[in-house]
Amino acid sequence: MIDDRATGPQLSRGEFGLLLLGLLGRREMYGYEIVAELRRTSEGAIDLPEGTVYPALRRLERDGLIGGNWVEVGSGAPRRRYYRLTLDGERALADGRKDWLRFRDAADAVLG
Amino acid sequence: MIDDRATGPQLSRGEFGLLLLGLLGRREMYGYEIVAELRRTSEGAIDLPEGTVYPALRRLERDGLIGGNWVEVGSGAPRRRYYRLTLDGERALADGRKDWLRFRDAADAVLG
DNA sequence: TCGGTGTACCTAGAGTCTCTAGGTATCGAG
DNA sequence: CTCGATACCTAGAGACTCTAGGTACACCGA
Repeated sequence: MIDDRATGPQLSRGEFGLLLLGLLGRREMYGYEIVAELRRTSEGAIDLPEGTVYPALRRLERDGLIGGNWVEVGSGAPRRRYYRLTLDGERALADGRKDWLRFRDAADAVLG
Repeated sequence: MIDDRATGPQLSRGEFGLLLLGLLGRREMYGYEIVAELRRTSEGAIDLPEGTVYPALRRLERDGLIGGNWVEVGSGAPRRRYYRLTLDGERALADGRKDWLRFRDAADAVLG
């Protein structure tokens, strides 16, 4: 009766948000670090600009999936806003992971 | 110097368009058929509504990646618009496939 | 004959997201 | 003193997805 699509519409709408959840599921991180980390570990395959990442983090926080707190690093360095998953965020990550696997396999079947 | 991202911005922006190219790379198809085919073969993992597919096909045609032609089926059945890849479309599919693989692996590394 | 279902196309508009292109501020190196 | 790095931010344009309809015809069952 009701549709079973957990990601709301489809994947790919909040796909980048899911990626951020995935990173934060590993450890606390701050925005600038996330940008650099994605660029580095994906060798450019995922190159989200700051203008994408910061708003996405704010949306995730607004939606209660992550929580952030300011950390002073001292000695004139800019303060950082570290984010971590909330309980809702962990659930969303688990669901999103399942959706990603399903979507990935279906897309692979088409693009294989 | 220049960025090497073939899919314009990132993947996922035109990700569904790429999926359509992938399908049409196999054989000629018409919109209604594509909707049903995706739903069926992906077992619901990709469930693009008509309101997504038809405009996407028109964009791809507008951009010269696919070409469509009307086919009368006869006996009162609605006519169908069959689409096939253009040469530009085949190139875009080949590029998009590479991007997809890179993106997929990077996302798997994060979500794995 | 009337309503429902299936085929097959279409669109307007709302909502959401991504990206560009800036901006702020501080520090250290050259 | 200018440049690059660190870190954050935003406005606005543009693009896309989805909802929720609509058109038109044929067929089938009650």
